[in-house]
Amino acid sequence: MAAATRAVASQGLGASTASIAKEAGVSNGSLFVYFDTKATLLNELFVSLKTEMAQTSLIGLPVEGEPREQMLHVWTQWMRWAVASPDKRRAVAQLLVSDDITAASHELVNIAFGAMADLLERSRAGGPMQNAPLSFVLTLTNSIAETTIDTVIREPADAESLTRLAFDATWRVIAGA
Amino acid sequence: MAAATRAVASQGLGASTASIAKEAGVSNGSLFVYFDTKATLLNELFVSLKTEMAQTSLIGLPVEGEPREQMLHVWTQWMRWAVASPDKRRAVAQLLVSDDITAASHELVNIAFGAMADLLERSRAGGPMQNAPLSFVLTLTNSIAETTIDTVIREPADAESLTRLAFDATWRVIAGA
Amino acid sequence: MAAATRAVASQGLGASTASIAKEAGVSNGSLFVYFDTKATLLNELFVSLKTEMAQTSLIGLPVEGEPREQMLHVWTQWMRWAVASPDKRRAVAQLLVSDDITAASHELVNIAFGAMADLLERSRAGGPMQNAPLSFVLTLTNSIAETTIDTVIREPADAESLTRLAFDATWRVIAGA
Amino acid sequence: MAAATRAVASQGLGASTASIAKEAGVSNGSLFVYFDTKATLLNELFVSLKTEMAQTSLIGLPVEGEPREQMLHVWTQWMRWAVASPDKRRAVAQLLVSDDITAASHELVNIAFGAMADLLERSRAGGPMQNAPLSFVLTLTNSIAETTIDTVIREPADAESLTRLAFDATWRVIAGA
DNA sequence: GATGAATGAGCTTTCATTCAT
DNA sequence: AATGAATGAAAGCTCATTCAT
Repeated sequence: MAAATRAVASQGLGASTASIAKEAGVSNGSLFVYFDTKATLLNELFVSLKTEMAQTSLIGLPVEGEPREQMLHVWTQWMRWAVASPDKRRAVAQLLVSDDITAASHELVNIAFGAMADLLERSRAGGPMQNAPLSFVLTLTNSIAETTIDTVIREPADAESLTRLAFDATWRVIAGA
Repeated sequence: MAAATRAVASQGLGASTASIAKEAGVSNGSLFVYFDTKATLLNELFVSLKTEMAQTSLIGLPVEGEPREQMLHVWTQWMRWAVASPDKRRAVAQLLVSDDITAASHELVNIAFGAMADLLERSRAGGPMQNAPLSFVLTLTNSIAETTIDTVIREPADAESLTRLAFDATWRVIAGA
Repeated sequence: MAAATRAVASQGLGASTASIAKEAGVSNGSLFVYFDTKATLLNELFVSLKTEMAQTSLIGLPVEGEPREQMLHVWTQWMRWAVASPDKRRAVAQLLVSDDITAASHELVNIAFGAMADLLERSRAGGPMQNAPLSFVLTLTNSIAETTIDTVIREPADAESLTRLAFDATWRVIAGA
Repeated sequence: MAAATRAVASQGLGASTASIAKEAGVSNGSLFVYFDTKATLLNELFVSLKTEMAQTSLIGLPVEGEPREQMLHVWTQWMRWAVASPDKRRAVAQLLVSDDITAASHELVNIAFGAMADLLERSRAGGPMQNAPLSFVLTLTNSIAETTIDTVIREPADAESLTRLAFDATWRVIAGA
C-alpha cells in the first residue's frame, strides 16, 4: 500500500504493477496474490488513503466546541496532513480522476467522511446552503480544500496565512458571513 | 478536434490514437499528419477547449456593469456552456490532470483567461481576498465552478437554483458578504 | 540524385523517401514520378555513384604507361575522389550492403569497371594471381581500397603516406613482389 | 541468440523483433524480458559472434610456430568457420554496418581480437607495413578475409586453392615478399 | 508533370496478468 | 504463499506508396 502510494505519486496512474511490486520489495507475481487486478489495488489504495485522511482530520476534535471551531480544527488537521504527506496527497489526487475507482469505493469513502458530513450539516444550519444537497456542500468544501493544498504545496512560504484565508472563505461558503 | 473531444470524454486520456482517428473518420496514420505526437494533439485540444470556454463566458458581457453583475453573467454563461457541451467539459476535466499538458499550454490558457482575471481582480477589491495571490483566487473560483458543474450534470433538475446558490457562495468567497 | 546521396550519407539506408524529397526540394509525391520505388532510386543512385567513381579514376590515365604506373594513377584518383566527396563515399558504402541493390545493378557497375578490369588483367599477368577468377581480384582490390579510404577519412593526417603504403600492398597482392 | 543469427542472416538488420521471437519459438514480449531493446540484442549478438569467431581462429594454434605458420593456421580456421557457419558470417557482415552497434561493443570485440593483433604485430615486423597503424593492418587483413570468404561461399568449388591464394596475398600485404 | 494529404501495414516496446515451480 | 518468466494484446508512431486535384 505504501509502495503503491509512492509509485502512483511519482509515476501517476500509469505506474506499472511491476514498478509497484519492486517498490514494495516483492515479486511481480506476488502482487496478484493480494490484489486480483490493478484496479482492485487502486481502489483499495484510494479508500485507504481517503479514510486515513478523514480520520486524521478528526483527531483531537474539540467535542464540545462550536461548529466553526470544530470545522477550523478539521481544516487545519487536513492541511497539516496534506503538507506532511505529499505522496499520499498526490496519489489521492491522481486516483480521484481515475476511471478505475468504482462507485462502491466512493461510497466507502463517503461513509468514512460521515462525521465530517455531520459537522458540515451542523455548520450550514440556518445558512445560505441549508437547502442544497449535502453532497454538494461536501464536494464543494473538499474541492476548496484540495485547491488550497495544491497552492500551499506550490508556495509553502505563505502556508499559514493562506490556510487561514481559505478557511474563512470556506466558512463563508458554508455558513454565510 | 471534435473527434478527440468525444474520444477523450468517453475513454479518458487513455483513448488510443487509433480510436480518435476512427472517431474522426480518418485513418490511423492521417492523425500524425496533423499532430506530431499524441501529446501535441492533447495540448492543442486543451488550449482550444479552454479558450473556447473563456471566450464563451465573455459573450454578451455587460461592459458597463458592476463587477458582481459581470461575474454573474460569466458564471451563468459558463454553466450553460458546460451543461450544453458535456463532452467538452469532460474532456477538459481529463486534460487538466494530464502530465502531457505542458506549461506552455497552461500559459496560453492563462492568457485566454486574462479578461476573467481582470474581472476577478476588480471583484475582490476591498474584500477578504484582496491580499491573496490572484492565481489562487482564480483557481479557487475555477474549482468551485467545476464542482458545481459536476453536480449540475449529475442532477440536472436543480440546475437553476444550484447555479444561483453556487454563484452566491463564490461571491462570498471572492468579495465577502 | 545529389539529394539522395546526402540523405543516404547522413541517415543511412533508412533515409525516408520524404526526407530525400525534402532534401531535393521537391514534394513527397514527385519523387515517385521519377522512381517507381525506393529500391529503384537506390539502385540508380548506386550505379550512378559507382560509375562516376570508375570514370573519375580513369581521367588523365597515362595511356602509354606501364600497368603499374597506370594502376598507381587510378589508385590515386580514387583516393582523391573519395576524400573530396565524403558523402558519395558514405552513400556508396551504405548501398554496398543493401539487399535492395539488384544483381543487375552490380552487373552494370561491373561493366563500368571494365577498363579497370582490363588494367587489372594486364597487371596480374605472370604474377601469383594469374589463375584466380578476375572478379575475385577485382573485389579484392576494391575492398583494400575501401578499407584504405575509411582509414584515411578517419585519420586524414597520414593520408599521403597511407595511400602510398596501401598502393604498394595492393600491388603486391596483384602482381607479387 | 541462434534465432537472431538466423533472422538477421536471412532478413538483414530489418528483421523484426517479432520474427526473431518467432524464430526462437518464444512470444513477442518474451524477447524483451532478456533484451531491453532491439539494439541491445544486436549488440550482444555482434559481440558474441565476433568473439566466437576470434576464439575459433585460435583453436589449435601452433604455439611455438613461426608467425607465418601461425597466421596460416588462423586464416584457415577462419575460412573453415565462415564456410561452416554461413548464417553467422552473414549476420556479422550485416551487424558490422549497423549504426546500432556501439563503440563499447566494438571495443569488446577488439579485446577479443587481441591475440590476433599480437600475431599481426609480430608478422609485420621488419616488413613494409611496420610503420602503419596497427589498426589499419588489422582492418585490411580483415577485409581481405571477408572478401575471400564471400567469394568462397559463392564458388565453393575453388575453396581450397582460393583460400591458399588469398592467404599468400595477405602475407604479401603484411610481410612483403 | 507536380503536389501533398491520405493510407494502413508494420514496427518496437509496454504491461497486466497467468501459472508452473 | 511466493516467485518471475512467459505471454500477447495493445499502444504510439513511421513510412513507402497512391491518387485526386
